[in-house]
Amino acid sequence: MRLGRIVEVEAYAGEADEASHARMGRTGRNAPMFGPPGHAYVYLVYGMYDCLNVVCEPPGTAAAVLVRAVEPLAGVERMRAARLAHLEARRRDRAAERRGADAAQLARLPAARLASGPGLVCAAFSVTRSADDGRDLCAGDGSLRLLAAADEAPPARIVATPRIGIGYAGEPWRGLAWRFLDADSPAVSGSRPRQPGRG
DNA sequence: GCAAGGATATCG
DNA sequence: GATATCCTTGCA
Repeated sequence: MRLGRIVEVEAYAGEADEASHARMGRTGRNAPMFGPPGHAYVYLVYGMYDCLNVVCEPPGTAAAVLVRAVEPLAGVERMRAARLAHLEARRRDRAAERRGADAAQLARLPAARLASGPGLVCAAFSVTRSADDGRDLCAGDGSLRLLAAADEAPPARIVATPRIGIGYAGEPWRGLAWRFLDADSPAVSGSRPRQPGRG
C-alpha cells in the first residue's frame, strides 16, 4: 500500500474562476468537476502528465482542489517503481541505457521528492485518467482513497502563494494566493525545499 | 533556459 | 478538420 500526506494544493473556485478548467462551462473533459464532491477529476497536462483534483461543493458547482505534492509515508519503493514505470511508458522508444540511467537516478532520489509535483503525484501513486477520472475518493473499498488525518497536528506553517501556471487568467484570479503548502515539508514542489528561518 | 508531447477547445 | 494552447518536468 502506498500512503502519503498531502502537503501542497491549489484551490479552483468554479466556472467564474478564469484559471479553472471549468471556466468554459461543462465539457467532456471537465464533467467530473460538476459532479458530486469527494470524487476525482484527473486530466492530462502538456501531453505527458496526469494531474489529480478532488471535486468540492455540491453537484452543479465546479469547484476543485488540485493535489500538487504528497509527502510519502509508506510504500516508498512501490512509488519508486511506479515512477520508473511512468518514465518507461513515455520513453519506450529510447535506448535501453537511457532506461538504466532513469532507474539509477530514481534510486538516488530521496523519498520526499518522489511525489513533489502534481504530475509526479500521479506517477508515484499510479493515478491515470482511464482508471481514476470520476472515481469516488471517499469510498471505503476504493483503490485510491482520500483519508482524514484526524489524530495528526496540522502543519505549523502554511504558506499561501499565487497558483502555478495560470498566467492566462485575468485579475483578480491570477493574483489570488490560492496555492497552499506546508512550509516545513521537504516534499513540496520546486527545485529546493524551503529552508526555515532566513530565505 | 527550453524541448518534449498529446488531448482539448475553438475557429473555420 | 486544423491548430494554438495547456494547472509540467527534466535536461541543456
